[in-house]
Amino acid sequence: MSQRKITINEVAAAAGVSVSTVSLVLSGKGRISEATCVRVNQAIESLGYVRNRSAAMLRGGGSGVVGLIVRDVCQPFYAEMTAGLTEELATQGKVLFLTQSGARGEHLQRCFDSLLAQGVEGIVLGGGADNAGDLVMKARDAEIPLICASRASALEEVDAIRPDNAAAARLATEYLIKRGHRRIAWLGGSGTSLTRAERIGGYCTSLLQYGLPFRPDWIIECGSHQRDAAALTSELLHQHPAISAILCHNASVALGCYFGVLRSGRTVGPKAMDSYYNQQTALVGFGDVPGAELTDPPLTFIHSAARRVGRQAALHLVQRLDNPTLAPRNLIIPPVLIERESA
Amino acid sequence: MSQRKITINEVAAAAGVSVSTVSLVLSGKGRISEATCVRVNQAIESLGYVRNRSAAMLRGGGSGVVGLIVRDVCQPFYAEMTAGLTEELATQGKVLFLTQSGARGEHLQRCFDSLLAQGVEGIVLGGGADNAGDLVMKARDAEIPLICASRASALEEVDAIRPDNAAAARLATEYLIKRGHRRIAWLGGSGTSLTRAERIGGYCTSLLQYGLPFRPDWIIECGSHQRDAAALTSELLHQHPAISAILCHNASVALGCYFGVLRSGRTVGPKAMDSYYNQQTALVGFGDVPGAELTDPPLTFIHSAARRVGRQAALHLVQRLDNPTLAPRNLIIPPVLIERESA
DNA sequence: ATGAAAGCGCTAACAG
DNA sequence: CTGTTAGCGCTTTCAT
Repeated sequence: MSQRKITINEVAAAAGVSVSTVSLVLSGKGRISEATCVRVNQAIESLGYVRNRSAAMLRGGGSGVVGLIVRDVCQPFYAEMTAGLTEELATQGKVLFLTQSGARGEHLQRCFDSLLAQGVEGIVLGGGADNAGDLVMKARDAEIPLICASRASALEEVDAIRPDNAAAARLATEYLIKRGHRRIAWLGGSGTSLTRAERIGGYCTSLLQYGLPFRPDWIIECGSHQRDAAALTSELLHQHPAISAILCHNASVALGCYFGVLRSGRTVGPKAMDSYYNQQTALVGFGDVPGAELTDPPLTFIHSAARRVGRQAALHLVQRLDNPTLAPRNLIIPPVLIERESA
Repeated sequence: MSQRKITINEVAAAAGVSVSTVSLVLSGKGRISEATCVRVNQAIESLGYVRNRSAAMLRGGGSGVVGLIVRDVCQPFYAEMTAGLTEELATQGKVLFLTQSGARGEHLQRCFDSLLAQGVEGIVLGGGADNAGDLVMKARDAEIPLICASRASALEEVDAIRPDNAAAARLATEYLIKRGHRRIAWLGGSGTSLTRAERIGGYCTSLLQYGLPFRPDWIIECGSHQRDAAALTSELLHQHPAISAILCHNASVALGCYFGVLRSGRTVGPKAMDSYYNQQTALVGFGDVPGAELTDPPLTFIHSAARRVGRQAALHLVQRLDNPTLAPRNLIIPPVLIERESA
């Protein structure tokens, strides 16, 4: 059916113009007359020509390609972020290289180098940016923008887009306080998690702001195992029966916590203002994917807007591409409260 | 620090050889003497040279790039599949373009074309392959392999890797039958889902194979809303109290079902052989992500090995690249039973 | 407003 | 075993 490979030359011939004219039409740069423009486009259409980006970029045009490095696309936050990035990039006429640096970021350098070799116009670093200082230099050398789009703060002197973890926790905490809670505990996350640290900072801020005491023993470290979360919840409620609300660091913890509450002979839900003895325990969780509706009653939770982080990263990168001399900026994406029935 | 852009020429000069020698060393093709090889590599190292794939592919070398089209990377199966694909591709020295065709596959053509323009060596189609017949032709024209890696059967005459949905359902059903269940219901999925159809086929097969009746009214359609799943479960158990086990089409349904069982005054767990009256209801779910441990007791479930699907797709594609004339093959990835405590 | 021509960095013959 | 050379398809001055 179609020829082996249609080149710009054949298009030019078919349209009765020269290659440069076709090129100009393609990139919309030169001032080409309406008529020629139409003729060329017709030729392109009828021949089924597809422009060879490699050749284009070799000669100097942009490659239209952006690289992404994440540890593993399956991590909910990064999956969501990747989706947003890909979507937005597509509307900008660009495509995305996906690379995975591995669970502990062990392939970070390899990923970076292969992206460089592919001639990407820019690189988005999603998480695993710990020992990535040299990437910043490499990127500068290669003169391509590097931007971070991760869950928590990262590199210095680099554009960064990330969710506002502190604000997320403040949002959750204030929400609870305003609904009458004065004893709010924190469950979940590991002590080494930066995201968690930022969130707990926000939680602490709101507590103090409203004159509530900050009780370190109400902050429970816990892996993402339902069983553990449930057990720790029971224990917590047993030791501190006055606790009326719990913030849960992620969805699985929230679920475990939910069971822990039930197992303690309480129910999950908003504070019952009239009851003297507090049977009802409120739960608010943090989450990366929208629409998770894990329990019954469904959980009120704070959504980190990961997809928006991705979108913004794309937008930001495009800006950077246009104007490489801009000062590094930090863009913080506000959290979204999904109000349901658990608090 | 480093030069603007190191080319093969500079490497050649530094190593005191010609460009072609360098090129040969790079691709490991020609028979270059050990000594020169080392010299060249040293030069590459010290100059920080990175090979320009665009130029390479323009001239004829492979681009080392593979394209992927999924509807949305966030769908658990496809996220997992993408991760596997990316991993395996990386070990093969290739990289991946990620494109999203949108919730209803509306950008399918656009994705395909942009991948083509980027000069990919092959394309993996993950889901949304419904009205994709013309892609097969386009791919043939462009002489690049197209392979499907999706949740259920898809295109004809195309290499395909997918999970064995029927086997998954048989595995689950037999597992239950062997543990004494004779009345097994099915909950979840939409009537238009091919994956579901394949699974229900397997469920049916096992039922008949063991001489158990196939009861259409024990097969309940249900969206992925916990609430609905819970309500439908209660109703089902109310109308057919003899049902002792339920297969759940996905994780959210399983969770809803779990609550439905509890709400019906039963508990979740394996069949209690000695009790006359069947209080305990067994649950087995189907899932794409490993390690989901949603309830307490944790759910026994059938894992679709999505990551393996991705890995195999990569391997398969590489094979295809080496030998384009192979007959189309269907590769079916067996499910994995994750035994926990709900059945 | 359009065309001619000079490469971008690399690979693949073909010579030596 | 290694060097020379001719492009791959495209963009981009510089003329016209």
